[in-house]
Amino acid sequence: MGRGRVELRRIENKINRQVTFCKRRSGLLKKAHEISVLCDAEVAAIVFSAKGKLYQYSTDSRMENILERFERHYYAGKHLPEPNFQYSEQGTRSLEYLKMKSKIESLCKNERNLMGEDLDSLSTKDLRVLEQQLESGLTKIRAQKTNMLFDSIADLQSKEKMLLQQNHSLEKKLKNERNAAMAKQTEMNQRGKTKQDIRKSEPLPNLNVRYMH
Amino acid sequence: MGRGRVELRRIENKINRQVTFCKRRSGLLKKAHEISVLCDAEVAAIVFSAKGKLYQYSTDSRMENILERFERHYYAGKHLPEPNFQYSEQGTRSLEYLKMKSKIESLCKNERNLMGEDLDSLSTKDLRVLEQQLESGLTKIRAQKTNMLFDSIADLQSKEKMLLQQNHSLEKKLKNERNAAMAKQTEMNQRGKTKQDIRKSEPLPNLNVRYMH
DNA sequence: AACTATTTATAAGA
DNA sequence: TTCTTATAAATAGTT
Repeated sequence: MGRGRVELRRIENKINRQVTFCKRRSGLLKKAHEISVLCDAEVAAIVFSAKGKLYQYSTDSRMENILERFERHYYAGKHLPEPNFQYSEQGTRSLEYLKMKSKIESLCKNERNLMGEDLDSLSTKDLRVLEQQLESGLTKIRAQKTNMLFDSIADLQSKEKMLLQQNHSLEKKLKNERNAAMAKQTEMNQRGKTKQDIRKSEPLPNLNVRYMH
Repeated sequence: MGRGRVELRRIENKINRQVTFCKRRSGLLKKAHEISVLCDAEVAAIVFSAKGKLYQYSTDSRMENILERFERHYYAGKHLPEPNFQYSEQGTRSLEYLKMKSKIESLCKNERNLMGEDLDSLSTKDLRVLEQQLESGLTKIRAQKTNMLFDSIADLQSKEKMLLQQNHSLEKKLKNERNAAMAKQTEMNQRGKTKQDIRKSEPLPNLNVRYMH
């Protein structure tokens, strides 16, 4: 749909791929919505970009319900239950559940603490430890940020270099062609034509190069 | 797309609705496949017809993986699953399980990130956010530490004051008793006893207060 | 992000 | 459902 056929294979050009992804993603989610409304269907669409970003559509924004309904159909009779839930015993399962729940709780508490919330339950020693963790984390994160910035600078510099080289070679070509033209003109003059035929050569165009943003 | 505009509302004619559903469903799944291949994306599409029939597409037919990945993103930081294990239904239970598992995973990842680990998957924007979180956490934690130190200082100071008062009153009592004893001695001396019975009083104990560590 | 030439999707009809 | 066809939509390449 557009200027030229598109083969059904990965788009190699990164920029094109990104742009096409953006367009088609919105198209897909739109169509999902349309069939949902027009045909009274329940639809869920989930898209992860190559970079891992999540986009989704779900009828009436009830993604959870739809996925649950899906699981009901999908797992109906066929697949093994989740490997960790193969215990037939109810008690084991609820133990498993309790473990996970407490793990989640402790992780949440730790996360809150790292964000500086919920600190009243902590001793000064806990606080010292927390402070050190945060400081070291901050250091590492800043280092990573700096690295990434340096990388992109190096990237831009190499691009700059490449473009400059290109410009030089283009300038050279241009010069050569002008010289050739000039020589021809001179030759014609020497063959005895009047001087009226000699036209002034156009001024050189401006060759300044601007970097792309 | 076709002969005449289509309003985005339920198609009332049952036959038309059914036909349109069939066509658009295949169109939707086709597009899902296309974006998946062209743009290197991971896609899942789930469609329930009005009658409850299930149709689906998923990149590389790995629906379970995609849903799991989705849950990781979707429940990250948001809803804790309700402790609902009373459903006898398999799909529901495994969904609960997936929810908890993905929640744990996302919490762990976040924790690692906050500690400055596992940063390669993050964009510069993510890093900025993380840095700000850490800075604000650090600020709060330091404030809390300072508060606690001030509190314990105030505590110790009030203890010091109390002890000093106690000491004063004890000194006073001691003085009084000595005076009383002295008076008695004097009286006894006056009644003709020897001076040998008067003993030297012990020196006062050191009343300096040291802070606790 | 906006434009537009084309390709696709699809509504209606058979 | 399936085929055909006229037409609306989507979108690839470009600016």
